[in-house]
Amino acid sequence: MVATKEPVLPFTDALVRLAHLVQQVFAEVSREQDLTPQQAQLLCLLVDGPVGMSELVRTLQLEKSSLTGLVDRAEKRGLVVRTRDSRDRRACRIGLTGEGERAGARAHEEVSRRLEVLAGELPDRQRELVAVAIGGILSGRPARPSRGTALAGERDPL
Amino acid sequence: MVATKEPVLPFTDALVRLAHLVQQVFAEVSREQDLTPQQAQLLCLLVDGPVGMSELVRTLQLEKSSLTGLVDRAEKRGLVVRTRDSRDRRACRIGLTGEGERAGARAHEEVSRRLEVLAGELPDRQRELVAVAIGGILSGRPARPSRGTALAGERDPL
DNA sequence: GAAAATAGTTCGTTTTGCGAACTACTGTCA
DNA sequence: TGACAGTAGTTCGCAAAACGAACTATTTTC
Repeated sequence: MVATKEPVLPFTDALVRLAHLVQQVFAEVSREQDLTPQQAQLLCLLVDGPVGMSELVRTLQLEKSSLTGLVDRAEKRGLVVRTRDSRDRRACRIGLTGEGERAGARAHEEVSRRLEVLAGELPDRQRELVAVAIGGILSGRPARPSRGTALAGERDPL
Repeated sequence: MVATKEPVLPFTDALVRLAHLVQQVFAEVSREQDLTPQQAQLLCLLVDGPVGMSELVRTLQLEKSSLTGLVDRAEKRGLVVRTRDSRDRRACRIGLTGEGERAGARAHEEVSRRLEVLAGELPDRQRELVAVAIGGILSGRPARPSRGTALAGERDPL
């Protein structure tokens, strides 16, 4: 057993590189489907139903003026609709049109497909572990898979 | 929105979300340090010495005209210098100025720091797992973690 | 009911990114 | 050698993206 303390690619650098790669895949797919990456991202965020501008601002981390522009252009292209919120007449909800829905789904699918290809032969077990680890990072708290679930029985694969 | 039983995010979605998160960290840090994310990225790519435009185009996946613009602005800000290549008088190499080097290092450090924080208490073993898996994805070949950090030669030979 | 807060928009600016057309070199082969 | 094809970058015009400050319209709060 060699010491596994091999600093292959530092963890954080790996994350950065991965982000870069994913972004490129996203850009490539969007381009092919005649969407901008930002539009594709927006569409993907709306699949579960209409969302208010403020919430979008939070999840996209954009200035509200930037979002206005993004939504404007998406609306002009018929991908998205603004509906006035009935309870709060200042607010509005952004929802997908039929076309927007299709375009979003298509983009999401293709991105997933390509990432699958890139992940290649990464074994299922490792995929799951990675997904869980990422889940932990995303949720802002440590992944606790060891509390029984997925990671149990993981026999030192490294 | 209680953190109950999280239905593990599909692998590819996890990647996308992670990428998004990293990108936001990158944007945040760049902003604070008075750089654009693209400039920061550029600086980070130059830490190991000057690089030609063509190679940058390849790694950044930008059109050459876009890169020209990016380098122009970075040069105008004194972060970067163009030096004419002596062997090929068409080509030039982009190198960091002192300021560029400092700015790049600072940005890289801070991004890493924050990602570390986000990764929080993710156990070392999982970090390594993620790093190895990512390494595999990046290198376009299957990760062979059982081969013990065979990932060493992940650097693109080109 | 006036003042403060919130939800979005508008406006002007910079940055980013594209593609087509261009300049200037380098390499090829006849 | 010398035409000419290819390569390395730049220029130009354009659209999208992102910002911040100032604005409108509507709650909320006191």
